[in-house]
Amino acid sequence: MPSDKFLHLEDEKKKKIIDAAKIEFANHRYEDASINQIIKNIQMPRGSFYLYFENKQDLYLYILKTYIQSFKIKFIDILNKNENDLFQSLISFFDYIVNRDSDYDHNLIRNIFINMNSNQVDIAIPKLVADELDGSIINNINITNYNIKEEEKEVILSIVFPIFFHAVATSLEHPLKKEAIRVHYLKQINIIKRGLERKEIC
Amino acid sequence: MPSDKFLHLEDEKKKKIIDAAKIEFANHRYEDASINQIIKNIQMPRGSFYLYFENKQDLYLYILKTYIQSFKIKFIDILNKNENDLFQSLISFFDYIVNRDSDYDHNLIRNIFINMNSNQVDIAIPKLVADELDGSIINNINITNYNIKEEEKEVILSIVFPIFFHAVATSLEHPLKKEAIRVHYLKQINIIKRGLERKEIC
DNA sequence: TTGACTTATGACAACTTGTCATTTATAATG
DNA sequence: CATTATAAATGACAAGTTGTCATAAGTCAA
Repeated sequence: MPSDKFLHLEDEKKKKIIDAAKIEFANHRYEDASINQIIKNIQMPRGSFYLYFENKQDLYLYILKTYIQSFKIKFIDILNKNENDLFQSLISFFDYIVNRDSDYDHNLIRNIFINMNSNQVDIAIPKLVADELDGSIINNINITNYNIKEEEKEVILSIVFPIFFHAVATSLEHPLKKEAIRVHYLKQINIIKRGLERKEIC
Repeated sequence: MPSDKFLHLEDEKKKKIIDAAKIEFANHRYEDASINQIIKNIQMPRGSFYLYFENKQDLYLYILKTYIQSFKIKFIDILNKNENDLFQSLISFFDYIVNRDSDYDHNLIRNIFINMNSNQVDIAIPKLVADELDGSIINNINITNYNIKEEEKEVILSIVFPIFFHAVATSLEHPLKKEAIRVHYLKQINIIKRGLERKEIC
């Protein structure tokens, strides 16, 4: 977490720092992003950075948090538009993320997904993602069409979310293979879905 | 790939280099492993290292390759001992890896699994793992008890292997949570298994 | 022995990150 | 207002990192 000194900074100054950081993280994957570069770009003294943040991870997770929150909201929105069906929503969500137009933060979002399975980051991510994602998402999943117990929802999410993240990351990283990746992703989701569908047994 | 200059080195010298590298990779996760440290430990000139290897990844993947190969052999062995049932074998394999006694290369193997989802490495791993693992493993999987088409085997593996790797990595990283991680892993495997089992439908 | 070619070397440039003594600004108090 | 105490800001520094390349040392055939 950023220090209170950072949080109490005037908004303009905070924005300047975060914007510079976003640019760096948009142009470099996590491992290659450089604090040096960020502070150089906005002529911020080295000491000040370490007054506000513990290190690169501290800064990155602070930025990541806001994106995770907005992804969560969007995913719940998609769930609700798809009768709260997890599997259909995972496909819609994939298409939504992968086909976003090149917004100003397109590259940042691409790298956020690519960074998802980075050792440096994933120490802290599970906690962050778990807190931000699962709670309200679990409650928005309708399992009446499936052979799933309520307490198994969490396990299902732990299976499908990594698949989702991986598919999005590779798709954003290799846009030319977009279609093939989507086809494979659909196969993965459908195999899990098919297996869990209620079947009439006599 | 290491250069021919390395491969043509006398065995003793090769071993010295690789042993030093193994020690470094055993004591540090990939990102923190230092070429500097390796060459310092065996008093190898900096220039020589770059004569033999392109960089850290080149060295790491060379070492990784041999371990992947032996894991593959072990897994096929386990498959054969479990009537070629994928799901039962995944559980046995998990237990085998996680409960290995502290061999001389215990720490290296732990880090290999932890490194599995490291961005720096995973660029090259999919190819390596795909080549080394899938081919002969797919042929050793018996799906007659499951509602799975032959061509779906690959998709199933792309679902279960990441789950397996993740479970092993966290288990080796947090031995104290070993039991809880195993329980969760079993739930994941069983949900997928259960979903794919043949059911008599009238 | 000489020249041609290969391999080996380590000093160097160009980067990292995190710290900490010192300076500067702000607030409080007599 | 002047003085003191407290908090924040600064940038030079130490201690690392990686990859290169001019030069040195072998090797081997002519």
